[in-house]
Amino acid sequence: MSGRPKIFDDQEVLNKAADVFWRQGYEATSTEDLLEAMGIGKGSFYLAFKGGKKELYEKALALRSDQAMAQFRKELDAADDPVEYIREFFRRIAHSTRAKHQNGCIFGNAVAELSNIENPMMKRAATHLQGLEGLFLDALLRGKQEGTLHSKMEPALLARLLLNNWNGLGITRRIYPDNEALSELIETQLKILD
Amino acid sequence: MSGRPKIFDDQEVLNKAADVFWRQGYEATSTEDLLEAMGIGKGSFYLAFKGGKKELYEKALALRSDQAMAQFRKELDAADDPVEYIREFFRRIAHSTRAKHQNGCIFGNAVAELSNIENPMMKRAATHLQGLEGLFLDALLRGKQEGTLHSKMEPALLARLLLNNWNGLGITRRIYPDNEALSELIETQLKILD
DNA sequence: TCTATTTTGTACTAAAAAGTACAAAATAAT
DNA sequence: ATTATTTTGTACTTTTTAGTACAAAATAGA
Repeated sequence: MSGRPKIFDDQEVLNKAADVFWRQGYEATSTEDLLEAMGIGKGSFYLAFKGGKKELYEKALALRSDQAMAQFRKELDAADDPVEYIREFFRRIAHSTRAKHQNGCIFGNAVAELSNIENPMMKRAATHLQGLEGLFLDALLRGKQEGTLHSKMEPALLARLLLNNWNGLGITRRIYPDNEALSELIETQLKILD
Repeated sequence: MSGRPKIFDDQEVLNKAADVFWRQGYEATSTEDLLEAMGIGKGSFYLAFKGGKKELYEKALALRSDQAMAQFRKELDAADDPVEYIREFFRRIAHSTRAKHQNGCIFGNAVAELSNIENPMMKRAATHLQGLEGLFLDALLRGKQEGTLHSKMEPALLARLLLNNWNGLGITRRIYPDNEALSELIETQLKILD
């Protein structure tokens, strides 16, 4: 318990790596790119992440997933109307920068880019999206209970629909990185919640 | 006008290359992979495609786009009810093999994987999806004219929604490669056409 | 059959990327 | 101060991949 002190924080560099992966995807990103973005050298990198790029990607995805899930859960719990919170969640997309639109959804990108479902990296991304669907469902059930969700549709099916809309937006916003157009699209989609 | 005869047909090898790209994505595919799938050597390859992998990908996407657009257009023109044709188009997804589900949509994959919109490869994929949206719109307008589309919604907006559903399905079917589940999802989405 | 032309296959070169080895640096504890 | 421990930076090795060079092969036409 001593030794030369680390010049970086794991969580911090994981976040920086996640940004690069988000922008460029997994395969298009070289370890060189990552080292530069993280601001550390090979020695430190391979000592901290023996699995190299793969391990980094997996951990970066895991971190982002945890962060996103925790935030959603927290905001949902704090919301007066869970259904309205879902609406806000989607509306946020139409308040993004062009750069964010170009990046799409980091998990959707992972699912699209990685080829086989057995791949742990892909699995993590898929699991996150299923988790998001689960949060949608929680919100809908609470809405039903509290009377703010009036739709006759099966909540589980509704949640699946929302997930698909989300997945679609990750692609569509890249093709049409325009907040006006996206807003119109999103508002229309949200009518299934009425 | 003579010389040693080519042992391959451009269109054919482009189709074979497209399959590989579809399965593995652009970056994850090496020229080696492509040569093997196409069944030709480096000499022939670089003579026919001086731009290497990039040129191949662009041409493979272009070919698949032309094929898909032509088929859609042809079947749409032959359809009695254009709106019902759109339904069939989506329903086909739920009659796929697991392998196809895993591949998703080759154009959606391209949009998700490639990072910048200025990239000619990405542009081609984006243009295709916009073209698909255009075909949806044509079908909807004809349906409106002929009285089979009863929705009050703006056809252009409806077309955009359909595109987003399509884009979403390209991701969702990879996460849930299950025809039953997909069918339920798709049937529900199609209610916007009623 | 000879020539011009084009394609093919392979051997080679070049470049890029990943990963390892290891000495030096920086600390805590003795 | 000395030692044990851990991290750092760099130089080096290995592997992978892309791309080129070029002689041999296969044709059409003269």
